[in-house]
Amino acid sequence: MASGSGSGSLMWFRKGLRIHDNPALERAAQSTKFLYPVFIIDPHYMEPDPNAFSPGSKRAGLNRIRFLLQSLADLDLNLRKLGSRLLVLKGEPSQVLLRCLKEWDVKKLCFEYDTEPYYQALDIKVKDYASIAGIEVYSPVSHTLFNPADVIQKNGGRPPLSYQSFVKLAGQPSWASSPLSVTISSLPPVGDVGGCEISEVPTIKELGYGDIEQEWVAAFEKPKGDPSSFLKPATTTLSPYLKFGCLSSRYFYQCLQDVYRNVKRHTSPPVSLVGQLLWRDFFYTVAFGTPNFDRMTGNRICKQIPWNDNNELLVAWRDARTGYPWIDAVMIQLHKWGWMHHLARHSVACFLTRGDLFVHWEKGRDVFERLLIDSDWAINNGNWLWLSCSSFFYQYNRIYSPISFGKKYDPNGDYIKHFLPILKDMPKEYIYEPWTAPLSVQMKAKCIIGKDYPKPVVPHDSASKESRRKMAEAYSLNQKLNGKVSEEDLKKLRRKLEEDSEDTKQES
DNA sequence: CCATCGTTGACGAC
DNA sequence: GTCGTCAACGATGG
Repeated sequence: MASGSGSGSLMWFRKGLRIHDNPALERAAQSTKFLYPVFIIDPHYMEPDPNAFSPGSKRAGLNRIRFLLQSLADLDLNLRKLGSRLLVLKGEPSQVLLRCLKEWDVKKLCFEYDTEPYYQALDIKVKDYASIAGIEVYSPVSHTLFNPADVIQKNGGRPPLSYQSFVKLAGQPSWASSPLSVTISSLPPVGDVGGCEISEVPTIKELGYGDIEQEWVAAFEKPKGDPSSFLKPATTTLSPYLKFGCLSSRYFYQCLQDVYRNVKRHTSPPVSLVGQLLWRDFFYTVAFGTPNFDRMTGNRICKQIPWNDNNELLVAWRDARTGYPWIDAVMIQLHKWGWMHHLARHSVACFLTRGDLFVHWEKGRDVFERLLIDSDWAINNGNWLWLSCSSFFYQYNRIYSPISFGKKYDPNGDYIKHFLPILKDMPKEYIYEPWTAPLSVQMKAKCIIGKDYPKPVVPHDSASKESRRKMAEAYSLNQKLNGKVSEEDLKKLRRKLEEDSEDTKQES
């Protein structure tokens, strides 16, 4: 097929899985005979990996894969209502897309701009090919309220590093005064697909998750009884829809503004719902403007801290065997639901890193990235930087207690009993610290600590004290070296910290 | 240089 | 429930 002279458009869906407020789709549908709406399934992301620590693919847990498939099915349905459909293809995305562009009659390629490094690299390849082939490319920013590049430019080339300065800099969204285009009445027909293999949106079974899926359906439990606020989500739970762009953050923003206009008393940023959208944009902006944002090394906004590499502690945390019921219950909710309350996430992230275990935040980030339905590259990394006091937030003396924090919200421990049924008969005075229960109580509750449920992996009092000390040392080293801490400097500090702790042991 | 402030810590005194 | 204390950080803005 002659390139560049074609009469069709290709709409490439990645995030932005929606038909409302979708400028790329709108442009793709304009003055064209044919429209090819494409989604490419990357096997690395979707196909079963038997070696992974939880059911799912190499990169994503089953809960998120399921959510993505449901979103795709919904998108397909909406496209069909408009006289089109979703063309699902499988393979390495850039290869598959280039093949489509070569084989099909395409003169215009449209896709939503994406600030993540993965897509930045992918999109360069695709744009390079398109420019050689004479294919017009339209790639608008529509995933966030603001264009991160604009905000960075306004700040002289560096992203703002505090929420407040971000908000001041960002101002009002450029589209705030005019209504967004949220309806499409019809779409052009799909053109000839030639030899490219097209499939329907697969079911989770078709991807090879048949057995697990049966288990999931059989085990599905709707929250019931007298749930604490952690069981019955006290938040909107819209995060996964925003992550995949099933819901436009801009449209959501406009809807919220409408509500605020009609309601006298309402909350305000940063704690209001609009505030949450602004936080999302803040993290997208910093992430886009910070090289190596997802690593400690080579990340200019990240404190260099001598985290340990203790796999046993990491696995105990990951697999909900820390011996702290509150921490373990949250981690079980993560495995089962792929979602936890925001503050529950804080609590377990602090525990793994600067609070108790002193394990590298990148390790915890990996676990969340895999298991959360709503895991979003910029926001997940931003929050791990935050909670580990590596960036944005630096008050490392403020440590969440694995005992008191949950108790404050749920004194009876209903949340723990729900996710850790082994503790369901433990009296409430011991439910957050079952190792302190007298043996007779443990026997009566049919839960012997150390046998039926683990003892604490570390004692919180001394472990958190030790962590504070390490953080103070690391901070002072960062200050002394003006942030330029080398691998070697960290090694030395690790040695020093070990020696110091040996001394303390000998003294006591 | 300095003052202010930061979405969400724990604990104890009142 | 609201305060101060703990110990004291860094980004920002003057």
